[in-house]
Amino acid sequence: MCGRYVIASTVKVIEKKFKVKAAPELVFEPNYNVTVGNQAPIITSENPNEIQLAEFGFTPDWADKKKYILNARSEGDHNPENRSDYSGAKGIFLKPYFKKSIRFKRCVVLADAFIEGPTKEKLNQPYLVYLINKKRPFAMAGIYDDWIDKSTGEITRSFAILTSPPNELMNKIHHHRMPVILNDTDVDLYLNKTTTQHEIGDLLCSYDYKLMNAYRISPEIKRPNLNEKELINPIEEPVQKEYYFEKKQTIKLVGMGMTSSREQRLKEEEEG
DNA sequence: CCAGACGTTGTT
DNA sequence: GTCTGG
DNA sequence: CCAGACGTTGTT
DNA sequence: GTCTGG
Repeated sequence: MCGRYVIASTVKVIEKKFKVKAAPELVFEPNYNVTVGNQAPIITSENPNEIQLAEFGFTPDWADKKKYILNARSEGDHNPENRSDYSGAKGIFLKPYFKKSIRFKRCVVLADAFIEGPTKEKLNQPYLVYLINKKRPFAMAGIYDDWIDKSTGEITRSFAILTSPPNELMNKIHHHRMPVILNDTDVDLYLNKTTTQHEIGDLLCSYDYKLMNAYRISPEIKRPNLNEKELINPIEEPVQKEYYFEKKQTIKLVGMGMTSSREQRLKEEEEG
């Protein structure tokens, strides 16, 4: 599951990257350990030009109490084996829990990285998973809804992150789901109310592993009350060789190495 | 009909 | 709110 | 968030 | 009382 992630980019950086404006009086601190119940920035299909805060952990509007659902399978009940080559219909449109939101209340969840552990060890052996070439923040496909607490009248806007089958990188860290990551043009399509169900379905697939990498971090991340920068310091080398994409789409293989030296090497590549 | 479930990841 | 199972 | 577990030795 | 999982 994708129940932890990082969003530490400033409001300014998000505004520039996604060509949006923060909602009035929006304030949030860098969070290197976003967990269920936290407020985090999203952009909604209702208001695709605005950064808003919402609570991580989805509750549909009809629920009698909060549900805190973190993820929604894009294939729904299809592909129960989590096969990476699944290419059929996206069953999320059929699920009572999600059908209204996937049609009318889509959002993108802004992240700099996400955190995932092996199926067995889970967060006892966590990895930070990120996009290479400093591509951050990026957008994860999500759904949201507004839930009213009948006893207090309080309204909570909450969201869940859509998941897809694993790519080669996820297999390497022994996890069999991953969040749906959208590139910039797909974000616009995903948040556009006029995009058809079929077109939305086509966007919900696993991101190219060659554009990603991951490294081990400390299991300190398990503590939901900690969220400082040091939590995502690498404790091992990245798990795969990096394919560094230049602007002209030529691929260069960049060798393994600890983060500092790897970034140094990337810098050298960029400089010629 | 109508009470009860509706979800995830990973299995009790 | 909408679907399922008994 | 909040319900449920929180342990051992020895394994299903 | 505190941690974990969903």
